[in-house]
Amino acid sequence: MSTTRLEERMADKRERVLAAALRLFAEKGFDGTAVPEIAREAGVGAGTIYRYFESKEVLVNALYQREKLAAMDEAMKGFPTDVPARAQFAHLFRKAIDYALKHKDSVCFMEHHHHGGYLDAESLALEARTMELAESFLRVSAERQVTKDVEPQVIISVVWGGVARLLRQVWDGHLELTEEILAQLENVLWQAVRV
Amino acid sequence: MSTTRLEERMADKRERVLAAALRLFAEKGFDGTAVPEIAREAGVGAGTIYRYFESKEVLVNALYQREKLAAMDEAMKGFPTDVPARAQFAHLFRKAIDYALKHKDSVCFMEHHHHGGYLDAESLALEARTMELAESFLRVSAERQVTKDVEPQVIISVVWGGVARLLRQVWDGHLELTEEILAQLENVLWQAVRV
DNA sequence: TTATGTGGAATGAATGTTCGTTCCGTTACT
DNA sequence: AGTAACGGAACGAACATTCATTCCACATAA
Repeated sequence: MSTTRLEERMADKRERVLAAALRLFAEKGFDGTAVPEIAREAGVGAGTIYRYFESKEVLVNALYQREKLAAMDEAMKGFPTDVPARAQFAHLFRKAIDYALKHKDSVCFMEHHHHGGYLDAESLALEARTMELAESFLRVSAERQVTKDVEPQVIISVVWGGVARLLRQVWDGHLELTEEILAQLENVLWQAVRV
Repeated sequence: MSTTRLEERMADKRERVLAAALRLFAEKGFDGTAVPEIAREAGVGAGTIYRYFESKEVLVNALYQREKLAAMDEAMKGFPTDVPARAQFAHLFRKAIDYALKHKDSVCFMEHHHHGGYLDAESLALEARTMELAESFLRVSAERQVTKDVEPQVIISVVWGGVARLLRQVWDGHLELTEEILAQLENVLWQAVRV
């Protein structure tokens, strides 16, 4: 075996710090969360965090990139190419909802922190790369006349903006998420997207 | 006259504090903004703020309610009742965009602070009242078969979520706002809303 | 097997800084 | 002159970060 017991223990500790930071940043934001609070939530000493991340800002960027990449991975996985466009849309929509419900803290964190002034160049570049990917996909769809021939950013804003806002209503306790509401949202968004 | 020169000066000072807080909260969030920083931006002493607001939390709630009420006022003003539904939608859409562009800080602030744990009961009640108003309007529209017969919250999430997200792309410098893009967004959203 | 030495991980009290808030001498108005 | 607003120094609390120390897994020796 290539990983010693010590290396495992350290990897686990690093993971606990990231998990604790994700939970707290999602709930209270970056500036609203104290480093010693993250340490307490992770069950480690305050100083230990600095063995793994040289500053709070490095920590939040590591977390942002990790969560963003995980979400992108999940979005790509198992995309059906040989079904009608409507079914592809349904697949992506349901996948996104499933992921958001299963990774609420991750989605809250990434939504909250979209505006933060503490993201470094690498995090911002990753963000840009995600957008470019979605844009080029939509450009192809528009050429095939399955989605409206408008700027991809318009479609992306409406679809993910609508999903994110509805989820926020749910998570704030202002709306109960039923299958009927999901079906309504999926249909409304498809009407927005289709030619 | 009922207002003395002193009262005018004080009202102006209060206003300067609110304006400075709005600019800074919009840019850096509540926890990311220090009270002495607000004082400097407003051109007043740090202590002076506490003559007008008993705490930072009281200040942010006063600001939130002021901006929310101003936006609601603007939304209601001059709504055309005797034109087709499509024209009513266009009116609301253009009004919202105009308002957002003219009051960027206000919109950023309210978007940022939707999740904050520092809003008091009154602020949250105002938020709820806004939603109820929009919901009842959409219920009537659905009955008249001009908008889709789905939960109003679904429509609201898609429309305002889409607008807010596109504006963020613009304000983050990732998109230039042209009349063409606005027309595309208006059309896409109308397709989502209409029966 | 047991005892012991050792390097690096882990710690949490200590540090300097910055925060929200208060206090008080000064200024400005009546 | 008297009253109230004002600015900004001052305060304790809380912050991000550091560092002297402790702890522990493992290697070596008996």
